[in-house]
Amino acid sequence: MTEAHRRKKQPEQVRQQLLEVAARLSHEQGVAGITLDAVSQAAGVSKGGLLHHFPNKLALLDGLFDDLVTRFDREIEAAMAHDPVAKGRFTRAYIDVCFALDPTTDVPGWRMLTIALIAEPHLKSRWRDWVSRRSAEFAETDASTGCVLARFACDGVWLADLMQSHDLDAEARAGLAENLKALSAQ
Amino acid sequence: MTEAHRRKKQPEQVRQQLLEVAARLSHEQGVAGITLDAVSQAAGVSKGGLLHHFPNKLALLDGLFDDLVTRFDREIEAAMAHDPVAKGRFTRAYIDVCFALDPTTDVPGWRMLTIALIAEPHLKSRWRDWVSRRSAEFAETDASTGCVLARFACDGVWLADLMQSHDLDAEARAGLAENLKALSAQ
DNA sequence: CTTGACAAACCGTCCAGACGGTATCTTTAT
DNA sequence: ATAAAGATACCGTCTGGACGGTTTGTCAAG
Repeated sequence: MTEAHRRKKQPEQVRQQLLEVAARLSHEQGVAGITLDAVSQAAGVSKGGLLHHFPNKLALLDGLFDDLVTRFDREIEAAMAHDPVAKGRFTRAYIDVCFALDPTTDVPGWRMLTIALIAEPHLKSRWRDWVSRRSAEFAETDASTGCVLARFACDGVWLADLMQSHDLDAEARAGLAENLKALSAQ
Repeated sequence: MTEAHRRKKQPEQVRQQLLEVAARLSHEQGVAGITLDAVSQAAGVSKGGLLHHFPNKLALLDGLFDDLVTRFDREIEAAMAHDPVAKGRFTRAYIDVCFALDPTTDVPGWRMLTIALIAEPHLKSRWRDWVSRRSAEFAETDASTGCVLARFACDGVWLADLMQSHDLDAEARAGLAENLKALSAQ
């Protein structure tokens, strides 16, 4: 045994570090890069250490999910605070946050999670919960066809970013966002 | 050695069978179900036989991709043939084909491929090619913001189907499709 | 002195691909 | 027409490595 674990104990910090590294790894190495070995090693922790914080891999993904969704929620909240008009407010915030994602830096962090979202029934249902909670919460203001449509289009753009299938320059993106916001008002 | 390989040789048939089985397996067992062992066994072929037709796993995915995209193209072509109006014709066909997918039967076949599309750089670039070829081809008739928007919304709905995140009944889907088609005309 | 926070070695499984073989099909030379 | 000579289409086994998870041990803090 080395002396490595004589270092100061800082569980919360290590936990956070593990999540960050997991996100970064999925960014750099693709989905396959996110293995228990790789994550723990890159985080400067042993595999046992990782498994102490997250009892299995799914728990790690769950943590990642929580992290990103919480951040997403906070950004939406912040965007909504600036919007005086009630009708379509949530949708406009959704648009803003989605389009504010920098395709080269922010999106990769979501890539792995998206795949897990499609593949893992457990995460799938958690996302489903998020969607239904949100759409129930804003049923009064954001249930119009225009709003629903605008949000679907956002998802489409997001998918395009993930797949890098369309190259939209900044102007094109801004134009799209404007049009979507117009849709959210009708 | 058994007598198994004394059967009549029918390379094209076996190849097709392998692709079908691969699609079916990814449907039934999820993404993890699509292993060389599982596919070959379910197709009644040895692993060696599978690897004869597809030298590696990526090649198998490639074949699957070709298959599905070809089918997709054909359906779009067919839908376009019924549409007398040039402006937005491709987009309307795209809408029709996307919304015609039965979420419970057709979509699962795409699930695995979508994941591969996000994860595998090679397939990602192939899809990128498809998109850019198509959008160049129909730049005259389908480059308006409305059309682009409508197609992005289709992608969003498709993603929602994959994740089963929204439950849209038939009417809601039909309504969305109508609205999108209206967008494609402006 | 007990519990939480790690380390390090280890295990069982799964899986992609390699390999060496055999049977059937096709072409070519006679 | 036919037989030799490949070429193609498979079969079945083996292996090396990756990976998720377990176990056992060691400190440090409260």
